[in-house]
This record gives sequence, C-alpha cells and structure tokens, in this order.
Amino acid sequence: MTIYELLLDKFKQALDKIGAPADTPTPLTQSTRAEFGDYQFNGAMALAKAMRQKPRDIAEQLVQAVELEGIAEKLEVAGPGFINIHLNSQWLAQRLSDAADDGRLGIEPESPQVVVVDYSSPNLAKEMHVGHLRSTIIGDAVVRALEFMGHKVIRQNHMGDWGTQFGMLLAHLSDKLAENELAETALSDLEDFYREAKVRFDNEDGFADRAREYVVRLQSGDAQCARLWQQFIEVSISHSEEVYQKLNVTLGREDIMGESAYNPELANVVAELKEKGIAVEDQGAQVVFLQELADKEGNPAVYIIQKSGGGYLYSTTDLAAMRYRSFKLDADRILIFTDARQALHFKQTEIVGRKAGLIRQQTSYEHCPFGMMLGSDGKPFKTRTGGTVKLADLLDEAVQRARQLIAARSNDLTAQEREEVAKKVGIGSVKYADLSKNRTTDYIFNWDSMLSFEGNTAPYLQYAYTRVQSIFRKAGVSADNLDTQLCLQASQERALGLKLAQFAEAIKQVEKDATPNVLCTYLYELASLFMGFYEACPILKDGVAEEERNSRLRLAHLTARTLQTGLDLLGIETMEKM
RNA sequence: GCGCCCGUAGCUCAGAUGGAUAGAGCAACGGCCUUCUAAGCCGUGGGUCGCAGGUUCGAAUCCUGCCGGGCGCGCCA
Repeated sequence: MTIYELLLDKFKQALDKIGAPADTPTPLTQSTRAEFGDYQFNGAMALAKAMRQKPRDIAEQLVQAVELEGIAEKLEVAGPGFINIHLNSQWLAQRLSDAADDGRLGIEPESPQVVVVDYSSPNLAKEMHVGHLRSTIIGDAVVRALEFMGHKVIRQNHMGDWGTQFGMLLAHLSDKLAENELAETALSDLEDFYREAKVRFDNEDGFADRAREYVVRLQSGDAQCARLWQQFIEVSISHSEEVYQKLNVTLGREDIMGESAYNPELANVVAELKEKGIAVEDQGAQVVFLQELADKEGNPAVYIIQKSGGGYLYSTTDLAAMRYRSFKLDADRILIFTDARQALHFKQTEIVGRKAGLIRQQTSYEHCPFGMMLGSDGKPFKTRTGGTVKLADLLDEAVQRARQLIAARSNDLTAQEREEVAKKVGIGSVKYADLSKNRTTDYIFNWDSMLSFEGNTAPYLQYAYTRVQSIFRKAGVSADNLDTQLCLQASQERALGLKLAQFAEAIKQVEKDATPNVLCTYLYELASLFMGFYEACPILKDGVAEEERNSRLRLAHLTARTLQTGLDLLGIETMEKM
C-alpha cells in the first residue's frame, strides 16, 4: 500500500466515524510546501454545509478521529480547515528500510488486468520517421510501467502493411526483381524506393493501371503477388527492428499484428453492422450515421466502413481489431497510442463498436493521443531541405552529438566506455525530452536543451545515478551488508527519504493515465533532492560516524535503485561512470 | 459552419479528484571546488495564469461568451 492509499484509508474511516455522508469526497494530496507537512487532507471545508458546523471544528474532529498512531507525528489544523499531516520520521525510515530489503523496492503488484497496447505502428511502405517516435517510446514506457505493476500486457504493433499504396510498390519491385536485383538491394532505401514508385505511378504510361491491378491481385490472394508482398514486408520489418534496437524499445516480431491480419474479418464486420441495422448504404458506400455526434441542426456524423467501390478503410480494420482485442485477447483495457488528429476517429469507432457489440462492456477503450514534434521555429520538424527526418538518422545524430560532448570533457573513461556512454546518453536524451513533456500537446524538439546536461534531462538523472555508484566504488563496500538502521536526521535526508517513499504513487499515475511525464517529474525531483543531500550530507569523509555513514550509504543506494528502476520503466539505460 | 485540443515568467515546460503566497529548468546576475565526479550545489531578479463574466468559503483548474493558435469533419491512414 502506498502512503497515499494508507492515509486515504485512515481518513475514510475517520470521516465515517464523525458522521460524514457516505459519498464525501476525500481530497488528500501531497503537500505543496514543506511547512504544510508531507500530506494534507482538505476535505473539512466542503463538509461544513452538509454537517452544519464550522470547517475548523470538523477538521478538529477528524484529527481526533483519525488513527495515525506511529504513522504521523503531528497533525495540525491550519487556515480555514486544512489538515497538515507530518509523517513520523522513524516510521518513514522503517518503510525505506523495508523497501531497501525488497527486490521490488517495496512496491506490491496490483491485481492483474489484461491490457492490450497498440503502439508504434509504422507504415511499412516507408521508412520510420520522426512521426513514429512519440507513439513508440511513450507506448513502450507505459507498457513497462503496466508490466512492472503486474499486469498482463499484450503489445500490438498495428503496422501499416496493407492498402492501395502497396500496388505501386509491388509493381515496381516486380520490375526490379525481373532485372535480377535482389529484394534487399532494391529496398535498401525505402524512401528512395517509394519515391521512384511514386514517380512512375504519376508519369509512366500504364504503370498506374498495373499498380491497381496489383492491389486487386494482392487482396484476392494471388500467390505470386503474395510472395512479392512478403518480401517487401520482410525487408521493411527488419528495418523497423533495427530502429527498435537502437531505441531500446521492447517490441519484437511476436508483437506484430499488422493491418493485413484483419483482412479476413473485414467483410463480416460490415455484414454484421448491416444485419444489426447500424450500417446503411449511402451514395454507394456503407456508412454509419452517428446521431450521438450530430451537429446543432441534427445532422448526424458520418462514419464510412466500406467504400462505394467495395474497398475497406481503416475504420473497418479498427473495428475488427477492437473485436479481436476485446473478445479473443480478453482485454480489460485497450490503449491506443496515435497522434491527436485521430481523436475523432477513435471516438466514433468506440461509439460504433459498442453499439454493435464488437467490444465487451467491461473492456475500456482508451485512445491516448499525443501532439506533434515541432522544430525550434514552431513548425513541423523537418530536415533543412524540408524533407522528412528519418528516425534512424535522428538517433545516429543524437549519439554523435553525445559523443562530441563527451570527447570535449576530460575524463578517465576508456574508448569503449565512452562509446557506451555516448549511446546511452544520446538515445536517453531524445527519449527523455519527449517522455518528460505532457503527451497531449505539441512539443518543440531542441538538440541543445535535451543534451545540455543541465536541468530536467536524461543526463542529469544518469549522472545522479553514477554519483552513487562512484561512492560505493570508493567506499569499497557492497550495499548488501549494510544492516544499519536507516535514519533520517538532516532536512535533506528527510526530504530525500519522503520522495523515495513516493515512487509507487508516481508509477500508479502513469499506468492509470498513460502519462510517463509524471514519472519523469518524479525522477527529476528525486535526483534533485539527492544532489542536495550529496552536497549537504558527507558520507565517506572524515568525521562521519559509522552508523551515520552506513545509513547514508543505504539511502544513497536506495536512491540509485529507484533511479535505475524508474529510468528502466522509461526505457532509458544507466551506466556506472560518465 | 460544426467539433476537438491548446493559450501559465524572455524561452522550454510542470501544475491529478477545485485548496493556502502559481512552481521547475534554460537564459541573466551573485556566491561555493587543497574535501565522496563542479556534467554539481546555494542564492537574487522575473507572472493581470489570453480577455470578460459566472459558480463557491476558495478557480490556472469547473461553466458561459469572446480573442488568438493548432487540428479534424463521406469514400487516405
């Protein structure tokens, strides 16, 4: 149980005891300022009317009623009726001690849910570009947090491996192979390949017709065409996997569930919607009219599930995917990480899906939108020449920039260690810069600030970790044989200790709201408090008593483990030296 | 036209179920290394939370209307 949950429990009991209505809100929060204690309960004011008493009197009764012996050392009523809770430092120290002895840092798994997470989902017709970065790393961080909390996560890489654009690509590939080129060679640069095919499609006589013909053949299951497609897909998937590896993302082959996988289901999804009278024919297409999203004149929103020519759309695929995930995968939650522009689509998809029974009632359907990545000019992030930035190039540049920064500093790292640090810092910086921002809004990409090694950045957190490791190297002791009592004496120790004890509260918010930036903020505050502790509380210096030294070592070690675990949940690696 | 999202310090961003004097970082300025890595720490300055109403004991947060920006809205995904 987290401290928050524990206190909440106690205050609920106290509310009951003083005769507050059963559904009374329980606004318990971490205190905003140290002088207001560690947590505060703000529920007394709102009760004044219902209980016909002064808020301060209610607060006093709550303070009397709440059972926090041994947990809180002081409860005080302040202002109009705030209750400031000062936790008992010995109790806090004991919690930390227990956490330090536990492999999971004292964090209990939750009762497991099946959570299907759709993320990354690149278009295989092209190379991965910066537009795929956010979905990939935000989704991966949420997945890691969910798994850490004990849930059964089923990753779904909903790759774009199907659709009309493949006609032109396959026609082009077919010609290349006819000229005895190998698929790997022809497709070594997917962007070039796509461009070539597009040029032919737009300019070459007869090519567009051949492309359309390939689409029909592909969809009807033509064997030769399927082989071509398979070759194309294979090369493109390998490319994605290289990027995932560079990015330190947990997606693998087994997580791929491309759009093509739903192909056999599309016709019966449409048929089912028609049978139930949910979909109707309109202007030759099969559509669902959504009265729920009608405008002021009562004109319903239109959701097309089959084109007039008979072709299917992504709405159809998403409905089929919804059914598969809810019924076949038995999902309790379905999380979908795509950019914010698709918000309406997913809202409509859920309405249609629920109406048609394509999703079980108990399955939640959560679109987790995010904003665009912008350049420092506030416009969509592009290369100097205005082209799309390839993700692989972006990551290489990140490592290269980190490498230069490391080289510019004098340190005693070996060449191999420097290279390792460059990779972890470079990739970590790109990921952290993104993860640390509120998911839903656009964000401005800036090399200098993410790699500046100052402030709320990956290197700052990584550095905090190495500082602890350095202490242990110097001390020549292992953290395992420190059985001294942990003690929170100095104000810096107290503040660090409290923050450490709140790790689980941050993770829980991430899994609930799918917002990794909450964990980033937590880790930054933790690292920052550790830096203050490090400056103010000497550990190995002369004159530090053994008990104090060992207690501080334990605190430092717990900090390192928390940082490492937290960064790992974000998909960011740590190192021993930097 | 309708709908969704956003507007917080010069810049980049936090601000969970409404709570106390709105917080960080960068940039600016001033201190701290013969002492565990100064990639650090401590301090100073900087705000009509887009504007105007409303709800309430209390609003950056909720409601309404404006202004400004982004994005969607029948056969792309």
